[in-house]
Amino acid sequence: MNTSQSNPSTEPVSKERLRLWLRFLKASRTIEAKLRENLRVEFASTLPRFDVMAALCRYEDGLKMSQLSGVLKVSNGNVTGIVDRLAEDGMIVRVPVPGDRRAMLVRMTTRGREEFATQAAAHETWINEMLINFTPLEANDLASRLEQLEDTLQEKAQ
Amino acid sequence: MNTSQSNPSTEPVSKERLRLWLRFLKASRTIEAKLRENLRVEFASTLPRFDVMAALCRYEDGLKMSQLSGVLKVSNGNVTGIVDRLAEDGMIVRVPVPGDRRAMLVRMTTRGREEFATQAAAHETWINEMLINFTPLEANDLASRLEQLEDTLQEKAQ
DNA sequence: ACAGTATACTTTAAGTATAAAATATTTATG
DNA sequence: CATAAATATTTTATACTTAAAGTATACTGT
Repeated sequence: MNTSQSNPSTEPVSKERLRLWLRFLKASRTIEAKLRENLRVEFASTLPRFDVMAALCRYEDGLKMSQLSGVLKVSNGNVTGIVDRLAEDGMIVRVPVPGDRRAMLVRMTTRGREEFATQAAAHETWINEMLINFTPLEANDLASRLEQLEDTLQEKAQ
Repeated sequence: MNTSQSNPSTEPVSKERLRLWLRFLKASRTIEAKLRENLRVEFASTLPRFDVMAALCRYEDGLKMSQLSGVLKVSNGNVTGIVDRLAEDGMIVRVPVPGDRRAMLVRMTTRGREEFATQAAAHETWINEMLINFTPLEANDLASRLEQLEDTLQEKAQ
């Protein structure tokens, strides 16, 4: 029974968590759609490409393909095509790993780094505008709460 | 300058909103990935199929293709394939609209309704387990905050 | 040394996503 | 009434996504 003060309805508590998830998903999709649109229009690029460049910029020495898919938490085969196209565009390079002919190291080019710096600045501006109604304090609180959620989700996973 | 009490750092406020977005996105993707996995394993289905069935169950009289893509906020052409496959599986039917030979009404079948009821119950359970650390009160508060965010995002888009 | 296994990556098949073009039909306008 | 414009949907091209299969290379125990 739901007789607690915070939930005086006869509805099961799961309904309120479901409502939270539906709002969460909707907000997430709205923001993501806007980011995709902006990347497409402003930079003729995509969110997956942006994510790959962001990851490679964090690891100056480059990442192996399997490390890259691990960092991005996407499937192995998926990364191949995205890296192919980024390499075609001169944003990144594939470098053979000395001593292991199976592996390839993927690294940003100078041109790729410059391009990503531009896109990342624009990206931050877009986010700032979309989340302008969150005060810095509120943003920090919610970010911490979500980090905590992420931790409990990861616990359950393994 | 950032001299306010809630943001004593020298970082621009946009960095805190960016951090919020990154946490938000990560949590959203983690939950979505788990839902997709569960739908795949338990029901040999997918999130887009689930979304279409959920929308059609809310509109008992059915929806036209363009209304369906409007409700789901996905592109027009996208819905065609998903509806094709759901129709093949006997979950939904396409019914011609009398008086407009361009349009088709898409409706759940009885079998589809039964199947969706099963899946929706499981879906609610999965969400409840993943968000178990949110009290009903906290869930409601956050859901309302996200609804407000959604409103401001829609305003800007108009 | 070599058979078996593990690792790194790519390819493939099926589904999902968008934008844009194509098709069919209806409505509006001169 | 004829034609233009609007509407409803599908088709096409391109990209992303996963799981699973395939290929090449490296490692391990005997």
